[in-house]
Amino acid sequence: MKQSKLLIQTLRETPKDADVVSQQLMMRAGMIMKLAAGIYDYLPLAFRSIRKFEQIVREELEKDGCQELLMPTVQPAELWQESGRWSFYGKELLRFQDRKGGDFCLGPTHEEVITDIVRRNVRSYKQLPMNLFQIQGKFRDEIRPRFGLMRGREFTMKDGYSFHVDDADADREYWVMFNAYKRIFSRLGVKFRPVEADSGAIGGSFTHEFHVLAGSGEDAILSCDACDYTSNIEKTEAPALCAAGDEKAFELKRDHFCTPGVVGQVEQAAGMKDAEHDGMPLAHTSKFFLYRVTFADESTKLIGAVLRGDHEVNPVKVKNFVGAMDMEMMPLEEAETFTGAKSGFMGPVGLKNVQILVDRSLQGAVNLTCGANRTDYHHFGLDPARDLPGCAFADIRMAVEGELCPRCGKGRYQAFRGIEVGQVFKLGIKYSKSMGCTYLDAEGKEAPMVMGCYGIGITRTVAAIIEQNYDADGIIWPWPVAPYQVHLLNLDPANSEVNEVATKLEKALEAAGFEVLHDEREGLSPGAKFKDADLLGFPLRATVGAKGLKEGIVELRDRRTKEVRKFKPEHMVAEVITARDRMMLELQEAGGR
RNA sequence: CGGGGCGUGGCUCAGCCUGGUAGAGCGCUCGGUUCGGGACCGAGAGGUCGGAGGUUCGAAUCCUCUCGCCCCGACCA
Repeated sequence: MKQSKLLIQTLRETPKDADVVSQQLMMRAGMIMKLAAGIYDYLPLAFRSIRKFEQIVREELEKDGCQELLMPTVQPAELWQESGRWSFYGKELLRFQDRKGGDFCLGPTHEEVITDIVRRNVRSYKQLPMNLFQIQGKFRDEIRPRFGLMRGREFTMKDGYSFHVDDADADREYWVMFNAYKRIFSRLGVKFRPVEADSGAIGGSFTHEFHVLAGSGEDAILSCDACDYTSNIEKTEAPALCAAGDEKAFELKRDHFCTPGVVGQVEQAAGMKDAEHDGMPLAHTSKFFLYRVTFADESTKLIGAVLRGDHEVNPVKVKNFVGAMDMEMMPLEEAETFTGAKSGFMGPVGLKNVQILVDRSLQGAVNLTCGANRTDYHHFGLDPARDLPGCAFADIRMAVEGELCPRCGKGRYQAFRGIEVGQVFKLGIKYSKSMGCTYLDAEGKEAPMVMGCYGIGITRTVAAIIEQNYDADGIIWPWPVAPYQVHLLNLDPANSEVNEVATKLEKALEAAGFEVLHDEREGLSPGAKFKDADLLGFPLRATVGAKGLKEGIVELRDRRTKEVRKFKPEHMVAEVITARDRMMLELQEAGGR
């Protein structure tokens, strides 16, 4: 491909509204352009990488018998009403009407459509299991799109759905997909981790997310340094700690401490003074949060969460513990009216119609402080088991880096940041039951199919690859997804000898099966071409110039190591093959870790 | 949704406070000189100053409304 004909405009300066590396580099390299908030044009270079990644996904899924199909982007409301998600799904679902007034939406995911397809086409257990996938544009009207392709509103996703006769078979397929995903991300040459994650409100199911590790990742991950336990911090088990040692419990002293006008847990603790105390240690204080949860049957309930003063609440754990579908903090004004105290002085003692959850690190703790539900005052001497009748103890706090892993009891948690690029999820019969997707078993009995679903963010993964592979000069593409593999720089296109050698090399490399971008643009200084080549970041740069040819040599440079080899033009193909083989070997050895 | 910021040529920005013929650099076109890490000279093309309304003899500039984009927040109960 001749670069003079390629649709590309590289930018020397970083566009103003690009705030992460992948977005900055992709915009500067002329790969993407923003069309609207969270909506991008994919120009030829970006599209080549996207297609290469899609192809890797296809190949690995087809090895496991998955079938590719394509579903519509526009979906009728009827299907979503059947599954119950038309009313449940929030504003992320972009809804609109056609000219006849019929309700439609842009698909953010395709459980409803695939379930409809299968229920209309599959009747017998003999046709199961079946695993179907598509690679397609999705639309989610995100509250706040940001980070370029990493959190766009429109994006390309591989979404797969499997259908089974029973739980055991769905579980089997779950691990088949788990391993397929490991193969897929390994082939990219990126560092990634499968991570245990929160499965949301669909009880009893389990799920793994696949994260590409990168400092700019939106998700926090904790990984044990001794065992395999790796999880999203939303879900990471926190070790149970004893708060207060074995001191003797005294009675609850109401309104004992007075800290008028002081807000903030740390400041309040420091201000708790009496004859024996000049400030309380944080671990002897407690904090309190009020939530309103909503259950599947739309009933609601108030939850009060009690934690040690130096711990953070994990709302996902609270929500899951009570089995709620949805949860929100009680608005401040409402909470102040409800407890009768200003923010900072609310507490669990004496509240009616609230289910109290106490973090298990406070199990056995005594003599704590807590908000008195009277502005400016705190009780002293709280013993949760004694003073909060009917309370439940549970793990509802955030685990922290450096804590002992409760799974193996040996290792400590290490923190990573990750970009979620894939998820495998066991759905169960949520959709098949509500939408009547059933089969007849060997006895002629009808039963709902058990489903799994499996997603990979295609465009997000391409961005994540860049987040992990760049330097001060530009992108460093791993071989398997590079838009082109060799950037052939013709430094003197006006010189007929140079031009002849360069054109010959382009043809020879292409004949050997390589993808070559030939920079034969006239009137550009060599420096400008080198800068562009570094920015675009193809794995190999071949250079042909008058200066080199005088000595009978051309050059090949490794983008990542910057190592340069010089040799006669006729050796170019062999050198590229050698370099390619070396890179692919290194990639395999990296093994994805 | 709340708070803050920004909309001026393809990109980065100046001009606005204090109203008076719309600017710079990069990029683009043409000519010439250069030619191994973003060269130089000369000549050009390209802008409803986000949009609407208002104030004024006169608005990129002041006022009102509106649209778009970006950032922070929506965990110390």
